[in-house]
Amino acid sequence: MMQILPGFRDFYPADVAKRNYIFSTFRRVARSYGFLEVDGPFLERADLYRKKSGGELMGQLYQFVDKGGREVAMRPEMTPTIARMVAESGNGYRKPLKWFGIGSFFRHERQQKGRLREFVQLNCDLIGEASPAADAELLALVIDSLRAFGLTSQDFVLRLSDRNAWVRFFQQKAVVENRMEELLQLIDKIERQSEQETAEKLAPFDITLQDIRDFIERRDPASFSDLLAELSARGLSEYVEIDLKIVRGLLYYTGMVFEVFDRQKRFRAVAGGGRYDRLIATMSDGRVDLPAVGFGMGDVVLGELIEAVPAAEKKMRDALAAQPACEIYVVIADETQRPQALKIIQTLRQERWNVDFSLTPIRVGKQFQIAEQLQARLGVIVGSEWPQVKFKRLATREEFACPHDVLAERLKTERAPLIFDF
RNA sequence: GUGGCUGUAGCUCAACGGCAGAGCUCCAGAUUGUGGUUCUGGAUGUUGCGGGUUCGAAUCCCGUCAGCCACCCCA
Repeated sequence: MMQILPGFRDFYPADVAKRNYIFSTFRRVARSYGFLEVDGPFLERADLYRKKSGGELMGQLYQFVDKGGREVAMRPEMTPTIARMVAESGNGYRKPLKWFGIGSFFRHERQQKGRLREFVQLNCDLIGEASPAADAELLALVIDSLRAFGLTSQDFVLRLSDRNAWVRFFQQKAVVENRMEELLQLIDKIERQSEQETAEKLAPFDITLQDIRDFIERRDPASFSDLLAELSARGLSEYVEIDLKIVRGLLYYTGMVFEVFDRQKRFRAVAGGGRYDRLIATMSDGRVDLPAVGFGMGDVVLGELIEAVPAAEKKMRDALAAQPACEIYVVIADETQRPQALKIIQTLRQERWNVDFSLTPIRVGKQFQIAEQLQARLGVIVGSEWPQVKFKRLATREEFACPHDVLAERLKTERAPLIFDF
């Protein structure tokens, strides 16, 4: 049997329903923050990622030479595309830009739970505003996106950090500019590497492990006061913790950085992002110079987290149940009336009901059984009493009759309230 | 890319050297216009794939592919 490529997924109906739930929730929240949806190509010139994304990501690039001899790559993340788009046409838009996108990304790495080779990401970028107010707006969007799934501060935490705090710290320690990135990567690994190894690597800089630990412990309040005040005013303080151990691997980050984790640390990072004030200038060779801050949130870990939190799982189930594949099942009780039934089905579909029926003659009891299985809310019975038809609330078994030509009008009052806005 | 664990029906699993099974799901029926329960019957497998050991392999061994876990890194 031909099998799917490792790290790629098929989406059966239930999987697509869940994915759509996640997408539509993303869209709803991003729009509520005034963000506009954008998208870019799946394939980019490989140079786009060589230029700034940095080391580890390069090894994970799906890249090949196209028929025109160009080195191309499947996009591993959204930010370089956004930066390229802004570098190209950003001058024509009022600042700040608030853009978001939802799309697939590709990384060729060994797959595990929460990490696949194709994944879907919500990406939000706020471009053209350097103040902490912009950082706060973006972090609030991250937090509210997760809250929209029914997740609370019991379930997740945003670990906030700032590369500039480290840069200032290392400058005090007389570290030269071109060794800075090396030290930042060392901080990034501090939890995973042995103390001895870290200490040895710090020694040449005349910095001790204790110096680093003290600085992490101090949490450098000055770096975060404006941002935290903004979040506090929004009532979101409980979702944020300062954690200077977060540095992130990508080379283009310049200031504030963060990652979101589940509180119990059962999963990988749910979301991550930060400030990239120089990337757009680099992309445009200095023509467009805009500060920017953005984040990505993947569907894989988020999905796992939702299913691990009962309240969030229930919220998703309820939302999906509010969107039945079939709202009205038309029961054809008398086969000679099938043409009339088809006419009614057509009318109801025009009225934007989800309508299903049996394509072949089957007995009435079976038709009701199928209506049940499809979780239809209403049955419409077309039979020998034509031009009268009947409709039935399947949950309560209440049955009503009316002339066929007023059915569509009559059913308007039978619509379920919209619980979830897709 | 390196190491460890695991691959049995669509799904969850049992059988662990001697006839490949159960639950759920799916399909059909229980006398021709009204249901979720119940009952009856049915379908589905080269036991991931290839080789080896053995009278005999789902079971033991080797390889391979895939999944999970760790490293690496992140969504």
